[in-house]
Amino acid sequence: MITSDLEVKVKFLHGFSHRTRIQILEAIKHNEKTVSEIIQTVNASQSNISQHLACLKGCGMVVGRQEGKYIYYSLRNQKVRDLLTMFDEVLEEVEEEVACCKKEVE
Amino acid sequence: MITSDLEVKVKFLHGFSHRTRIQILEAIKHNEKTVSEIIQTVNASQSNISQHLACLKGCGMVVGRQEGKYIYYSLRNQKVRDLLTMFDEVLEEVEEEVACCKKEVE
DNA sequence: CACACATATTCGTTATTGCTAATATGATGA
DNA sequence: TCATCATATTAGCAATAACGAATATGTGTG
Repeated sequence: MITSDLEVKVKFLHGFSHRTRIQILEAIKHNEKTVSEIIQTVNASQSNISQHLACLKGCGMVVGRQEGKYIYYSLRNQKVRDLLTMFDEVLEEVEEEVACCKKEVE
Repeated sequence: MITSDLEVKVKFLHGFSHRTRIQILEAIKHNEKTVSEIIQTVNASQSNISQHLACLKGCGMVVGRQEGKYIYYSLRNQKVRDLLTMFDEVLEEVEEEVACCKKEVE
């Protein structure tokens, strides 16, 4: 039961491993956005956002649909949305200790 | 409500961004283990595992408790465990598309 | 205290990832 | 078809992260 291959998991989770990608996911958490809108929201270069979107798409986290000259991106499904919500919940409880890697001193 | 700071989230999620760290989390998902046991399970060098454990600790994902000359590591709390379970659930649904970043060709 | 064992830390090197700039593709509409 | 706008891709350089080897710290025991 539920024993997904490690490699797949690694690839999937890679989607969460960059500030900009997390911002993109947050940006489209509740409603789809065009690339242009994402660029504005996240405030990064077109090329940069496009590359991160490619990554997120490859990770299976987001999907894009074309409509006219725009491409709308959104989370792949409700589970991914739940996952994002869960992060927030866990963080509520952990926030303090999160100093991450190197130097958790003060 | 539930609006954890982006920086904190980035740091926390960084914990999931490496194969070895994911393996460690899986290894201690259901019961605590000593560093030595983790080293054997994951099959990496002592130094390497120790560094990743420091990272995971800094990310707020795991905690360690000393008992005699051993240190037992375990997931910080039930929420983190739920998160890991959720990953598996999401992966069940996404598995196929997950080719991640660069080249989702075959 | 000296020794053995468990774990942590540091340092220098290598590998991976991200970024920018330039260019390419693809769709729309005059 | 040509011009324009939206997005994707490539290439080369810059920034980060990971690793192994060596060393340090800490704990129990004779």
